[in-house]
This record gives sequence, structure tokens and C-alpha cells, in this order.
Amino acid sequence: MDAALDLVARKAPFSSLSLREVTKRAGVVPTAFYRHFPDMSALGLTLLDESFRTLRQMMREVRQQELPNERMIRGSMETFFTYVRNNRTHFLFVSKELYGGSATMRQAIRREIRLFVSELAMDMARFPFLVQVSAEDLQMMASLVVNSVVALTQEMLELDEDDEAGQREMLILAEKQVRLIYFGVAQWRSETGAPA
Amino acid sequence: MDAALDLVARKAPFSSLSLREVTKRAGVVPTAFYRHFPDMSALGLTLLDESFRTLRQMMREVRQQELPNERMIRGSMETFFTYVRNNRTHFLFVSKELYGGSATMRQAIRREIRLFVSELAMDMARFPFLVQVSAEDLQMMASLVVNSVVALTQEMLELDEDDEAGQREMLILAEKQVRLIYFGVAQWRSETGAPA
DNA sequence: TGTACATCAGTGAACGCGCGTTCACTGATGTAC
DNA sequence: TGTACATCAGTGAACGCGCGTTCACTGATGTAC
Repeated sequence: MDAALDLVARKAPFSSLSLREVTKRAGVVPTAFYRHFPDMSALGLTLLDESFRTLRQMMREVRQQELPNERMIRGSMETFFTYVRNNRTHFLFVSKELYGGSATMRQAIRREIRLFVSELAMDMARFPFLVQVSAEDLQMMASLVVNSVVALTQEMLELDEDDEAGQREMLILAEKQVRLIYFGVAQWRSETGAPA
Repeated sequence: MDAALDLVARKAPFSSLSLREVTKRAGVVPTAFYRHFPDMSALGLTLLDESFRTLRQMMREVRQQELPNERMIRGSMETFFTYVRNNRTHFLFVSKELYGGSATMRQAIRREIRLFVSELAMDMARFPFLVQVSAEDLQMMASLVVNSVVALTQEMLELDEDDEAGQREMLILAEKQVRLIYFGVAQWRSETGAPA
């Protein structure tokens, strides 16, 4: 059932799916839907929940691999993009809901992203060259990294599923951009003791 | 008519609007719609066109203000965010279509963003400390700036229209993030003559 | 200035269709004794 | 091991509704002579 919906999520945003489309895709009569969910928005929230579980698992995996500074960015990006490829439908679903979904959906996703940002900020706080940076600025830096990766993820999701070359290019681009940000982060401390 | 649609665009994504909703909001009978557009997707494309005109005008304005390096970022961000506030419905429309719209819409918007990125890359090429950077890397840097500002714009559009404090915070955040990126950009040249 | 005609936005009735949801039902699987 | 009952996913008919679209129409405004 969920699988059927995910398949449909490849085409149109969830908000424009009809209950009957979903059940048809699942090979089941429309009324059977109510055996599982009270209505479509309940299905949506369940899918969101499932997607979040995927996201958190990924986050855990990225954070626990303790790599030397040099290879950390590359390693994180590789893990992340592998996850995106292996859970394409989840990411597509979330990507479309982030701006096009109901207010409830959008808020739920934003909350999840903020959580993500906070965890990254905490990780960054451990960098020796960032001990002097205010909590607020750490948050700002982390959100920059996350926003950039999210944007590239959404760009990647536009690519054909088996466009290997395109995906590799995307990974390289992501790595460069994050590395660039880290250059900026390293500068921040020295050039702006108290941020403007 | 267009105004009526824009008003509706505040709620749901364009793709889930019905012709009848739109005409009702415009205070006109459904059939009157066909006096102006052959169907809803034509209306969508027209709205997109109108939004693009707004975007390009903004871009022109941002680019032509020749400010000293120090105040350039702040000035550009201020101009940009003022535009967003004054053309809220256009930006909301585009924001929702970027990931949730039809393939045609998404591609059209992406093309526009790429154009935007290229122009910024050209501007950056004039910075004396970037003359050695490859065209490809300039593009990468510009896309980082644009993606970040787009993400913040979309975040700002989530705020209540008259949440002055929130909007000011967003502007400050945007300025900091772009400044951070420029720190990274300045480093790029020195630390990675030939990019990895 | 006055008459005849073209243009064009908007009207209102009507159509067939897919929608979400209700209802009483079937039949398979699991559980109690 | 066998019988009785509960649970539960799926069925199929039916409903009223909003949808996009057609059609012939009205009436105001602009243009030609």
C-alpha cells in the first residue's frame, strides 16, 4: 500500500493525489483504504514519519563515522548521497512536501531540518578552531551547510535515476561547496572576533 | 484575474487549484475563464512568465548598484529581500512550483536559476582575487550563494507577512551566510590552486 | 452626429466524470474451549 | 482434534458533489461610413 503511494509520489506531489488513484495503484478497491487510514492526510503523516525514520538513521550513520578532518567531508557526502539514492521515493516525497505540502507537513519537515542543523552545530562546536564562535553563529554555519546540501539533493532528485555521471558530478559539487563553506568557517574566527 | 489567482496561491500550490476555484475567487462564472486562457496550465505558464519578469528586474537592480566591497553584500541582500516582500505572491508561487509543479514548470524555473547563477559567476570573475579560479569553480561558488539565498527566501516566505522582527533576523542571517561564503571564496584560490 | 456592424468579456444551463465516503457484505485467519 | 466465535482486509453498490468543458446567449464598447 505504502509502496503503491511511493510509486505514485514519483509523478505528482502528494497533495494532488486522490484516494482512488492510490488504491487503484495498490490494486485494491477504494473503500479498502479505510481499513488502514482514516483519510489521505493520515496517510501523508504516516509516510512523513517513515521518511523521517530513514533520515535519522542516515544522520546517525554519518555522524558516527569518525574520519580524519581531510576525508570527513568527502565521507559524509558519500554516505549521504548513497542514502538519497537508496531511498529515492522518500526523499522525493519530502522534497515535494517541503514547500508544496499542507502547513502541518511543512512545519513538521522544517522542525526535522532544524534538529538536523542543531546536531551539526554541536558537532562543529568540537572543532578546536571554532571554540570561540558563538552558539548563534555555529547555528548559522550549520544551517548554511544543511541548506546547501538540501538544495543539491533536490537538484539531484531531478536527474534521471540511472544517470550515473550526473550523480557523480553532483557529489563532487556538493563536496566542493561544503569544503568552501568550511574554508569560510575557518576564517570567521580570525576575521570577526565578535560577529558584526 | 491573475490577481485572484495570486491570492489563492497563498494557500495551496498551483497544481492543486481548480479552474472553478480561480474563477470563483475572481468573481466570475467558470466559463469566463476560457476568454483568457485555453486551460489552467496556460494560466500557470503565464504566471510563471510574470514572476520571471519580476525576478529579472530585481536581478538588474541588484547588479547595477556599484557599492564598495564592504557594503556590497549587505546592499544586495537588502535589495533582494525588499523585492521578495513587495512581490510576496510571485515568490510564493515560484517557490511552490520549483519542486511541486509540473515537469515543464520545474525545468523553466531551474533554467532561470541557472541563468541567475551564471550572471553572478560573471560578476565574481571580476573580483581581482578570483582571476585564477576556473570557470567551473566560479559557477560552483555562484550556485552556492544562490542556493543559500533561495533557501533563506523560502524560509522567510514561511513567516507571517508582518513579522518584522523575523524578517529582519532573516536578512541578517542571509548577510552573514553570504559573507561566510565569500570568506571561503577568498581562501579557495590560495589553498587549492588546482581544485581537487 | 447617427446608424450598422464587429469584437469581446461575461452568462447560465447542461453534460459526463472522477471524487470521497456510507453501508452491508464476504471470506480468510487466528483464538478459546 | 473439532467446533464456535472474533478479527479484519477487501468487496461492490450507491450517494451527492465539484470538476472541466460545450454551447448558444447577452450586452457593452469600439470602429467604419
